[in-house]
This record gives sequence, C-alpha cells and structure tokens, in this order.
Amino acid sequence: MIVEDQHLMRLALVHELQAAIPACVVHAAATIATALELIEANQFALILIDPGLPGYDPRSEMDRLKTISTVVERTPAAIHIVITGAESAQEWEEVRTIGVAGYIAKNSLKPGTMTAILQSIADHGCCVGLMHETSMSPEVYHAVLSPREQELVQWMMQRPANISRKAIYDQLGEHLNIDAASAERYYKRARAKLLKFGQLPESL
Amino acid sequence: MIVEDQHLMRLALVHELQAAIPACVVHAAATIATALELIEANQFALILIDPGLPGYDPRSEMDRLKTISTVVERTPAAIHIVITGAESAQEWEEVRTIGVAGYIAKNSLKPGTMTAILQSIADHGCCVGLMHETSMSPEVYHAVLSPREQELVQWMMQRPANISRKAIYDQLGEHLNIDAASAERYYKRARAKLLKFGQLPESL
DNA sequence: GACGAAAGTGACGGCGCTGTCCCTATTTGC
DNA sequence: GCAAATAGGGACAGCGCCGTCACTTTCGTC
Repeated sequence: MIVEDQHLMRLALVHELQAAIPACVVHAAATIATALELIEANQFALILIDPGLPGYDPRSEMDRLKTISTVVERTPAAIHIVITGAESAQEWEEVRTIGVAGYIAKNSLKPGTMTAILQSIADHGCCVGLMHETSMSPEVYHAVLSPREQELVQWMMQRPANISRKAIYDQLGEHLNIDAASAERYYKRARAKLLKFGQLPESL
Repeated sequence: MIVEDQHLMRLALVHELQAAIPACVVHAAATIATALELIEANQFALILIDPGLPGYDPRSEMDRLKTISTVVERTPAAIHIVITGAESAQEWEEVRTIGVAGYIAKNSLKPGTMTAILQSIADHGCCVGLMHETSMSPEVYHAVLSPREQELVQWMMQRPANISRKAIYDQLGEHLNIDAASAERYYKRARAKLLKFGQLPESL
C-alpha cells in the first residue's frame, strides 16, 4: 500500500513499486482516512507512507509521527517505509523505534532505486536514504524521442571531450545489455530526429 | 524548464509537460545553481519551479520567495508557474506581484491537468490550483494489467450498484473515444488476467 | 419459455518501441 | 595515404498495446 497525497508522486511510487516487484497488486491512498479504510479491508505486506498529508501540519513533528504510528500500529505484519520530502536523521531514529524499516528522502529516490531499497531491507532489516547533494547535471528531454533514444542522447551529452563516441557505445552496450552497434544506431536515429525537428543542441 | 529537486516528481512534471505541449524540449534542474546555469545558456518560454529546494529552509517564507524571484528576475520573457507542496493563498498573492502566472499545489496536480493549466493562463493570464480536499476513493493498481485495462477496472470498481455494466461501457466509450464494445472487451480481458493471476478483488 | 444482459474465449491488423543487420560517404588521426 | 572513427540512410522481426470483429454460454427476469 502507498499513502501519499500528491497525485503525481503517488503514481510514480506505484510505478517504482511495480518495477521492483513483478506482478504485484498496489493499493494507493491519498489521505489517512482512505488508508485506514484500506487497512481494514486488506492485509498488506509492504507499506510506503509519506507523513506530510493534508489535514496535518507538516511542520509539526508530532503530527508527522502520529500519522506514521497510526498506520504502523494497525498493520503489525507489514514492512513499513517512510518516504518523506522533509527528512531528518532525528526523525529516522524516532520512527525506527516504533518499527519502521526504511526511511527514504524523496530527494534521494531515483527511478529504479526501489529494488535496491527492498533488497537492503531484506538483507539488513533496514534502509536509510537521506538527501544526496550530488549537484545533478542538467537534464534535457525531447518529446520527439523514444525513451531509449532519450537515454542515449543523455549519455552522449555527458561525454567528456577526450572520450571517443565508440567508447560510449561500448559502455552503453554493457550497461543496457545490448550490442554496442545497436547503441550506435540509436544515437544516430535520435540525432536524425532532433535534426529533423530543429531541436539539435549545440553539444552534438 | 523545470526546477524541482525530487527526481520522481521532476520526471512526472516532464511527462505532464510533454503531454500538454507536443514536440517540445524540456530542460530540468534539481537545484537553483543548475537552474541558473540553464538560464544563462537558453531562452525559455515556460518555467515550472518548486520553491522547496535543498539548501534553503522550506519553512522560511523568505527563502521560498527568494528562490522564486531569483529565477523570475533573470527570465523576464518566460511564463512562470510555481508548483509547490506547501501552498498558501498568501504566498500566491506575493509571487503574483513579482510576475508569476500560475500557482499550483502538488496536491491538486493530477495527470493530464497541465493542458488545462496552460489554457487557463493563455486565456486569463493566470491559473491557481490550491488543495482539493476531495477525499479520493482508494486506488488499486495491478502490475499485470496494461494501462487501458487498468483504467477500465478502476472505472468498473467505482460503479454504483444500480448502474448496469453496459452503461459504464457506454460512458467509457464516449470518454475514451472508443467503441463501447471495445471497452467491454477490455474489461473482460482485464478480468481474465486478474483471475488467471489470482488477483481478483471481491468487488467484481 | 424467450429475451437481453453479462461472462468467457479466440482472433486480427495497426502501430510504436526495441534490437539487430547491412550498406555508403565523409572526416579524423596516425 | 590508410585505417579508424563518425555521419547518414534503409530494412527487418519480435513484442506489447490498442482497437475492432465474431462466436458461445450462462444467468436473471419478464
């Protein structure tokens, strides 16, 4: 079950969870009230919860903890992971004592990370992901490109000047489990598309 | 350009924007520093910005406004929309005076809403979306279903007892621009899949 | 008993994304 | 100059999703 008030984030969490756990059933609630309804009707194995729900003051540590403990108390059989936009090491210590297994900052939650989180909980019993201040490089998204093409372009734009494109193709081939030649083909198709639509960045 | 620190939300916003504006190019930044880099290198027509960035205190109204005004001042040609997780009517009044056209709560931002937001700004010059306390009904997502099938199941589960399924098929056909008969087949295929995987909810 | 609503099954063409294979110019570097 | 890297194009099969069409059976109700 996922308890998260922001529609888009809830959707994203559903997808992350489905990507991490094949053939699973995910229930989602936007409010505590809805979550409690679901808890009474179902047995959940895993619960993601964001303590910043409407109706409660997200600045109040008490409200946040109450939200979490309310859910945790009623689902003793489930594994609980807190997904928060305003994380603090202290809060993690507190929720840990009431039985929460994971504490993840929304900041540090990237696409595909869910698998690692669940694995970590399975191995060590808990998982913490506080904020990464990694000063991300800028991202560019072109609507005319398919996801694969988009990914190829992203990689290629980050290529240091002294590395040959061929080397990138090899890296990508290994990373995506495809032929380096196919990676080359993708990049070329992507480039052709961008050229066609006049969206070609200078960094080519 | 999108300025948003949470990876998943940033991704979701990119998709929303691409869905609303065909064949567009979207740049995304996770920090103010990255955003300012992008501003110096590009001319943007539309900027979505979340004031709750790392390095600033999201509780401090001053930090939030500074984040916004920093970006707005340097991009006078762009339309600015604030996307915030902690909205307040007062903050909207303040950012409005410095030239922000839209103020949308993450709470009220649903998949597909971006088109309406942009349309509203085009028509009236501004758009406000504060929190909807609509006490959403619970959602269920089955990984084995395709998006269409998922949607059909969702609709069917919300069916009041006194409405025939046939009526739902008609509604759906109209809503999705497909044959009511096709909607029927989708539902049946979805049901067959759930049955096969033992994931059939009682509400069938 | 007849009729319609609902359930269950099978099949088809179209489309886009993916991954592969092949062929040809042009440029770059040694 | 020659070889490797780069740029550009065309074609193909596989797969999943989408939308459509057709057929059978069961159930409830009038």
